Amino acid sequence: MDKLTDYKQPSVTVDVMIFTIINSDLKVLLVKRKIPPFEGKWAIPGGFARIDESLEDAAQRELSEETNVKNIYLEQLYTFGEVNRDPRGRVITVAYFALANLRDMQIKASSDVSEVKWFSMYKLPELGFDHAKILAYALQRLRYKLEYSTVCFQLLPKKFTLTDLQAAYEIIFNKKQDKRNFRKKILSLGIISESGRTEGKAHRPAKLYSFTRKHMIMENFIKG
Amino acid sequence: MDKLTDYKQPSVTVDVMIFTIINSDLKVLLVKRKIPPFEGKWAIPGGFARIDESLEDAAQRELSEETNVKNIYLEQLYTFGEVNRDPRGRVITVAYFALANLRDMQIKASSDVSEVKWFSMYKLPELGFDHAKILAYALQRLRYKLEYSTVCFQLLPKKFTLTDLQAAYEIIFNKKQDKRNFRKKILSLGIISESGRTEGKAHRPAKLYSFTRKHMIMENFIKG
DNA sequence: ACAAAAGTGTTGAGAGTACACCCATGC
DNA sequence: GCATGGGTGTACTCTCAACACTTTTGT
Repeated sequence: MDKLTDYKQPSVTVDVMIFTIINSDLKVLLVKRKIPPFEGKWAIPGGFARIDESLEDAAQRELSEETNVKNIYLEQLYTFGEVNRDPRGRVITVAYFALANLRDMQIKASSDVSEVKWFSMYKLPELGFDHAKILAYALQRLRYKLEYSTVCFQLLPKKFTLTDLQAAYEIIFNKKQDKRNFRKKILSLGIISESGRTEGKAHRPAKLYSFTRKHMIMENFIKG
Repeated sequence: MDKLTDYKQPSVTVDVMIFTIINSDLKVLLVKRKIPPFEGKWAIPGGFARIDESLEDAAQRELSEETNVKNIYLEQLYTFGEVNRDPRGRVITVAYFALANLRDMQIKASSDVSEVKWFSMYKLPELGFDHAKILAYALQRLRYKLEYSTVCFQLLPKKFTLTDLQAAYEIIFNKKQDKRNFRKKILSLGIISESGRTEGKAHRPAKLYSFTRKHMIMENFIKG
């Protein structure tokens, strides 16, 4: 077990799920494959990990190749290591997920895919590989994280109204929240502060808020 | 990016941390390396993932090779993918952790290690690779899991007293608990039931409990 | 009878939940 | 002045934390 060449090695890919909210719906970015296997099927964007870059870097690279988004909140989800996941051979996939707000994103299709498109997490197309399972797991984890952390702000622009924030939670959990209780709780956390007002709508203008700096820096025990 | 041979591939190992409680202390099983790199240094047991077995199977195999323990609660912790983790070359490590009670375990040293030994998590030796970081992360995750799940029973024999259970929590969190509150909370969860009494001690005998069957089957969303 | 661990309830504080109306603006 | 979404408070319930003495056994 001590020489790197003693055994035939599995291949390693990274897949990156990018979530965002568009039109009051939780969306994930998928690509249409141009080459076998699963040619013409939709799949999670990803690619092989290179030998000279960390997994996190590989994930950031894949993300930026597909979307131009850089330095986004990126979390390792799980490593999928079943034997028959990929018809080409033994492939281990390290799955990452990212949260983004649409304003930052300019989507482009890379050379290996014919199309890039946002899909509702609640209306997914038929997917290649075991990607349906990976997405289901990611949704579970996303919900779980939102219960005990503040990652939600990644889905919103820098300044947002409390109604926007509540809508984001409702979309992800697919469940209505009480307006007064939601506001009471969020404000009591002390993680957002006022920064202006909306304008130009045919109703009372809303206060704008932004997350305070220290809460934008995600704790990441692993890094370094 | 679509041929498995397009890029030079990183190697993949699985490392398995086995935790248990011995003498009122949280212990982890480490091995002393017999060959470079880090010859003579202590490290987390592990080895290369074979091409014909899943990562979970590889972890179970490594675990059983070192300890004879089979079919234990095994959870994927994290995948460590930095570039310079291993002086031999590019190695990605998928870390797993397991909880065990000592009665099940017969430790043996495999051919690649000169010694196998339990270490207190609070008094670790100098470790090879980035294994100190991996252990620190595992401890954090172990504590975290115990707050919202019932994995703790894996550290105990089938029948145990509430005092035993409380002691396990106190050791892992390194913090005293209130006896009445602890019992109230555990019993209210409805996950354990009485099954006998202790005997032969010079004090009042304690009730024995065991976890109910459905709570011994860990939910594992990923499998399958 | 005494040493040693087992077992047992109450109270107060804080968090979560349910619930309905007035406010500010644009048109 | 009316339509639209923004904004606000109270009462009840439940959970969590603090806290000390009695019981049962072996020796």
